Amino acid sequence: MNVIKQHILCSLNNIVAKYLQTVSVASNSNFIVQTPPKNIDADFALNVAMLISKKTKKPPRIVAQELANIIIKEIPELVEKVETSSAGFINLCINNEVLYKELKSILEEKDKYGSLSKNNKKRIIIEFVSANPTGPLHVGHGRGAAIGDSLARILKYLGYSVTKEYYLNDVGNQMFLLAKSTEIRYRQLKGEKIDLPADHYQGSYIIDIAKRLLSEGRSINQIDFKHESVSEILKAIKYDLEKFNIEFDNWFFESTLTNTIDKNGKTEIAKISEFFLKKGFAYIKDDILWLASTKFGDDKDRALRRSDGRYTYFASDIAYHMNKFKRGFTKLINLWGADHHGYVARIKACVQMLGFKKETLHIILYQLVSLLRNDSSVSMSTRTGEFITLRKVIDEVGKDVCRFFFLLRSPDSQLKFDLELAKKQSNENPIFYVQYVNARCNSILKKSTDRNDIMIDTKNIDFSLLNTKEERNLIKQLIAFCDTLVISEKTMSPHHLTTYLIKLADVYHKFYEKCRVLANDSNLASARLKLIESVMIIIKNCLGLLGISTIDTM
RNA sequence: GCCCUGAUAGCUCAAACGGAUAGAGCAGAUCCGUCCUAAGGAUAAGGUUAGAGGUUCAACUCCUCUUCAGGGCACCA
Repeated sequence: MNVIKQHILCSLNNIVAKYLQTVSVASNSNFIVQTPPKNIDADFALNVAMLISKKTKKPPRIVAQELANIIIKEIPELVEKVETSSAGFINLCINNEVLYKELKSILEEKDKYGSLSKNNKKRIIIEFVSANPTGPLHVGHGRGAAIGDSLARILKYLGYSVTKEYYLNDVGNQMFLLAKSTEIRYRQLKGEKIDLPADHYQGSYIIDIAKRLLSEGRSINQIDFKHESVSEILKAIKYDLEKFNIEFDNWFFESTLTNTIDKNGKTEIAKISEFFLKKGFAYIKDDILWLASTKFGDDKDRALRRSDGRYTYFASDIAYHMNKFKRGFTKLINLWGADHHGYVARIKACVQMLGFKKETLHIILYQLVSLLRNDSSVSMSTRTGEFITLRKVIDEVGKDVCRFFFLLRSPDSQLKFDLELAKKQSNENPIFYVQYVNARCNSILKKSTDRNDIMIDTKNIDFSLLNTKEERNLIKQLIAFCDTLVISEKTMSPHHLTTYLIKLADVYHKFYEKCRVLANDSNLASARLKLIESVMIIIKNCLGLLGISTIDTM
């Protein structure tokens, strides 16, 4: 949260507590500091009077007025003017000096502004993408990738220790199918007359792998089709993610759970199953080991071990989550596509069975992406292998535009991604509206070097010259960056930052129109250049958290 | 049938914790060019927040029901 708001909240808490004592009422209320609507000429608004009026047995208007009188007396260094509305809102005008002081902080702290020092209390692991290594990443994965990566950046910026992890399902039936698919393609290339069954992987990338294997001239029984296919596909996935500016701290292979055994010859999965059985969270029926997940809110009980003795994927997923806890993480964040929502209840049930609070696991579901080209939808069918890969989209519209589009909307809403719109380098494309700010700033900065009367040292700058409405709004918007970070964390969504940037651009362009930066007056020009500098700092920080680079010229 | 998400301006979408007259962008209208990038700005116009109830001083926000849309309901992963 920005320091000014924090300061107000803190002072107000004291003032309200004292006030309630004078009217002999104990306890406190959770009031908020918010931005008043446009038509009201104030910087911050308080709803506290409405909340405590019942306790004080006075109408909100009166309470507001009484509090307002105290505020102006108690914190004049912060608040310049207080007004109350008939409904009971208290509207505060902030002393300009406070704003200038904050502006100086931006200039001093630069890429640290708004960040918090490292706090090791919460160790977060954020798991995202985790697409099966059976084919290339598609646009849907791209959305999860962008959201997960940005969120990780934001949380890191806010001082948390964050680990980004990709969970790889490299065992099971799908791996068998993948290996088989490559093998069949290989045999086909060799001239054998066999068909690829419909439930096998149909994508052309399989043929490419088979072609490579063939060109290497090894005989068929020398080839480990599974290993060859997975490693090749994995290489492609890593390449795509790198292109998308995403780097994982850790790649976790499911096989480490199924293959690692202790001295008694037991896997982690088996041990957890036994633990559940002992605890009464699991039971055997018809030779199947069932998890009684209904005990913790799931719709039905789930199979952990099949009648043939093999464990299910779900069982290893439980072991995987346990493994995260064992590694010392205290907060687990998972990003899942909305098609996995049915999974939420059962995995949360497991977390509780393992002895952790269900809140320690936070699952973010993001809705699906539909790709458009000129308003008509681009078909995406995974079965036939004809889907739009993430790489194609990145190549077509660029990494930055792609990330911005994915981060423009809340994960809850379905995303319509229009390829043609994203490609347009015009005002129709919101990212350029934002990038244009930086370009304009940059251009002014360059031009300013022609002048020798500009003061560089912040100490010599007279910030009080920044006193127009436009300049004040711009400074306020810059400071609001801190609030946006807090909201993004609270709601676990980076899209607030894109919205913030668009608003910042709006305020900036208005300022640009009204205030000539390189004014004749040296003092004014120097002060405004400092303002420009801080705009560039904030934009860079903000875009950085979204994983997007700034553009200096358009 | 059950479960999860949505439904906000013509279109794409915002609006953390319930707060004042629900905001942007695009499209459409009218205007702004000696001067830091017009990929900009200004002025209007555009809304019964899907519908109906309820809780509250206050509801896009919380609760109930209905309608519509997307998705999910395996001894798959």
